[in-house]
Order: sequence, then structure tokens, then C-alpha cells
Amino acid sequence: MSLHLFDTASRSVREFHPVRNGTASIYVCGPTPQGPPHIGHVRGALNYDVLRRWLTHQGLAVTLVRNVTDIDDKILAKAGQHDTPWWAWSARFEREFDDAYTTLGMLPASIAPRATGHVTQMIDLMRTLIDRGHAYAAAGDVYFDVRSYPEYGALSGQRLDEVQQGESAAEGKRDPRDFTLWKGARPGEPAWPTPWGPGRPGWHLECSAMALTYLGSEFDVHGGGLDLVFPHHENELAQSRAAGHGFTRFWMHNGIVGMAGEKMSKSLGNVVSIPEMVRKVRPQELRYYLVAPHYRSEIQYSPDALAESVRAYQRIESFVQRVAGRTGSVEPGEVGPEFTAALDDDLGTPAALATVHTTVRAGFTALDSGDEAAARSAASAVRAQMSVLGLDPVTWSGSSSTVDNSMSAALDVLVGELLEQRQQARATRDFAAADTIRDRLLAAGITVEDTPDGPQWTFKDS
RNA sequence: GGCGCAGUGGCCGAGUGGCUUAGGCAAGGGCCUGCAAAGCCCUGUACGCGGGUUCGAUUCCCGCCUGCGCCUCCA
Repeated sequence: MSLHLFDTASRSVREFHPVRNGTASIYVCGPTPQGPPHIGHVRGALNYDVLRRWLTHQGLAVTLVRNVTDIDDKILAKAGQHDTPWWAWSARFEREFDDAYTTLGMLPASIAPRATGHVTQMIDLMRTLIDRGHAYAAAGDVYFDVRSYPEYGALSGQRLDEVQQGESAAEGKRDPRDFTLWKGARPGEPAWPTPWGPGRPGWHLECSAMALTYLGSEFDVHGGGLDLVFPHHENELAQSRAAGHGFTRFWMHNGIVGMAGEKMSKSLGNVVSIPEMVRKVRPQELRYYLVAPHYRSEIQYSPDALAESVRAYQRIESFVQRVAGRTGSVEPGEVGPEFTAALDDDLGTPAALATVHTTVRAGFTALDSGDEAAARSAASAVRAQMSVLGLDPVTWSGSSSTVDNSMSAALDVLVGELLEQRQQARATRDFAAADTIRDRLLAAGITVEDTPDGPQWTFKDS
């Protein structure tokens, strides 16, 4: 195995060797569920889903932890505005995130731990840091002493002296750049007891505590959006190393999703929340769009680009369907060396998809020339490749909820009748009647195409 | 002010010191088809601007312009 991944800490592509043979451990910064999931959240999550699938494909037992920051300032503020308990607010959007992940075909995380469930571990971590002289309590808060850790800033390339100082110089803070491990409770706020007074988890501490709890003192990959490098990941690294842990071997950061100059807003009609988007395109098409560019590239969202992806995905899909329609169902086979090389090279999904498309073209050519064996072999490779990307068309059509199987069978009979009538009309060269049938089906969302194997129909819910 | 990323053919999007210069979408021509759709074949010579290094740069170096991310919450 020669997977190579870009590591933010070393700013280079390095060979991946798991900490524990035969396994891979991944921690991904998950959502702060204060609102509905949007395209950017999902882009990141999808990236680690592909990584996870690729590692699994290589035979590794993957543990993927994606946390939920179920308490923070914004959650408290928004819940307050809506007169809702903070825990109900975050639970509601946690469910929306889960739904979005599932809708987009992501494998479930091994565990999705919540911050509020790991206060014990956070207290332990803080105690260690205080004992080692890296943290201190002041006025109910607990801070990390940034100057006590000389490596601070190495991950993000920030020099401590140049870091802009936060505006709020809280009481007892030794240095304005010291970051909060634990927030003392203000009146009316939820609080958990600690040796330093009641309060609630700080964002940075929470991630370290959960990563260390589930993945151990040293693990393979820590992922998140590029916007988390500083300060979040810098702080996580500092507090974890200062507490004596090796922490992660690779820092992996996905590019962010921009909005092509426009801000995302409902009034502009460019809302990109996942439930909205999935009404416009099928989830597998959205997934294709988000997975096709390299994960480290920035994506400027545009409806036109999304539409291109829809077409591209449908081409692959129709190839697999065509082969299955003519020669019977096709099982996934080998992904092949080119595809492997592409993903091994820092998860090169663009090159991997280029291989898929090249295979599709060859497969269509084989189909046209009647070489069914070659067509089946191509389709089999395509299914395997797409499966690694979470895009296998057969799996997706099988899980489609638009039409369940019994309905589908009934529809098949009815459409079959009409297509039979149409064939008879065509046989007598009554093309007007034949076209009327086709037009009526199209109006109902059923597209008819004449292939060398006879007419094929597809249903699209729109 | 500091740290960092990007600017590729009509569009999206890879990549590389010179080689057969990804892939997709769209377009034009052809094949196939009653028509349509799909598919197949062919066509398009692009790398922000100005310098430099080099036999040779889109690819390396310097400067500039433009856009973006982070330094406060963010995937």
C-alpha cells in the first residue's frame, strides 16, 4: 500500500503508515449544530467519507470519529432567541446533519460523540495541563498558557508575536493570546461542576478530549475544513502535545466552498442548505459535484457547474444501466491500477474520475460493437470505482425512495403496455401515433429511448 | 499589519520543465436512427501581467495585478 496524503503540519505529501497495523483512525471535526447543514459542511464530511472508503477498500479496519459540538455560544444565543432549551436546539440540528449525511450516502461514523458527554475526560485533560504548568484557572475560566508551549504556531505558520490579540482581555488572563479551555458559567447558563468552578466546555478542549478518548494517545488522521487550521487545530495540537500525547500523524484539511462572489442568502435564492439542494438534484449527483474536484481545491458553487456534474454522472449511470439491461446485472470488480494510483496520490479524485470516464467510453464502444464481455468488464470496473467514491449507480438506484420496488414493478407493466403499442405503431410506420405515446410518457416524467436492444425507459421524479 | 492559497482553452476542472500536452460539460462536422434521445468517430492548441533562470517555462525564481481563506464563531 502506498497511499500518500498531504499533511498540513509538514506542508508536504507523505506516505501513510498507520499507527496500528491493519487499522486506520480518523478524527473529523464535525458540526456545531446551530442551524441547518449547508453545502460547505457536507463537502468536508464527504471528503473523509471517501478517505474512509478508500482505506477500507485497501483492507484496513477504519475507525472514524466525528464529533458534535452540542454546546457553544451561538447555540445558547439562538436557542434563547427562539425560547427553546439549548439542548433541544442542538439536538434538532444534529438530526438535520445526520439526515444530510445519510441522504448523501455517507457511511455512519463509528461514533459521533457529543461534547457535553465528555466533561469527565476534559477535566482530566485540564488537570494534566495544569499539573504540567501549561494551563491555569482564573475567575472561573481555565486557560491554556500559550507561552508555556514553544511550538505554538507551528501548524498554522503563525508567529506568536504577530497573532492579532483578541479584543476581550478577560480578568486573570495572563496573556491575551491564551485560549479558553473551559468557560466559567455566567448566570442562567448551563453548567457542569469542575474543581475550578461550574462551567461548560471550550471548543478546542472538547475535540482533543474526544479524539484521545476514542482513538488513543496517537492516531492517524485529523481532518477538518481549511478554516479550522487556526486557531482551532493549532490549539488542539498544543493542548494535546503539552499533555504528553502524540496526537495525530496527519493533519488533513479540505478546501472551503465559496459562493462565487455572492453571499449565500435566502433573498438571493441561492440557498445551499442540503434539504433545499436535494430537491433540485438527486443526492448522488450532488455528491458527484462535491467529490469530483480535488479535496484541497476551493469550490466556487455555481448552479451551472452543478448541472455539468449532473450530466457527467448520468452518463456513467446510463452506461452501467445499459450494460445491465442488455447482458444482465453486473457485479463490482476490480478498480484497476490507474484508479488506485489516482487515489493513492493524495486522494486524487479528479484523476480517478478521469479513469472512470475513460472506462465508460471504452465500455460504450464495446457495447456498440457488440462485444458484451468487454462491456461487462468495463461496467464491473466502473461499479467498483464508483463504489469507492460512494457513487455506485446500482447501489443508489436500489436505495431510491422515490419509487419502491412493488410500485416499480407495477409501473413496469403499465409502461410496457404503452411501449408495445408504440412499437406496433412504428411497425406500421404510424409515427404520429408512436410519437404521441412517447410525448405523453415524457409529460409524466418517463423518458423513452430507442436502443439497439429495443426501447428503454427511465423515470425521473422532478 | 501577519500567515497562507489560487488565477488553465466557451465553461467546470486536473496536471506537467520539452513527450501521444487529463477528464467532463457545451459547440461544430460525421456515423447510426422514421424522428428524437443516447452512443461512437473527428475538430478546438489554453495556461493573469511583466521580468529572470534555462537550449527550452503554463510548470522554477522575483515583482505586480486580481480573487479567496485564516488571524473573532465557522466544514
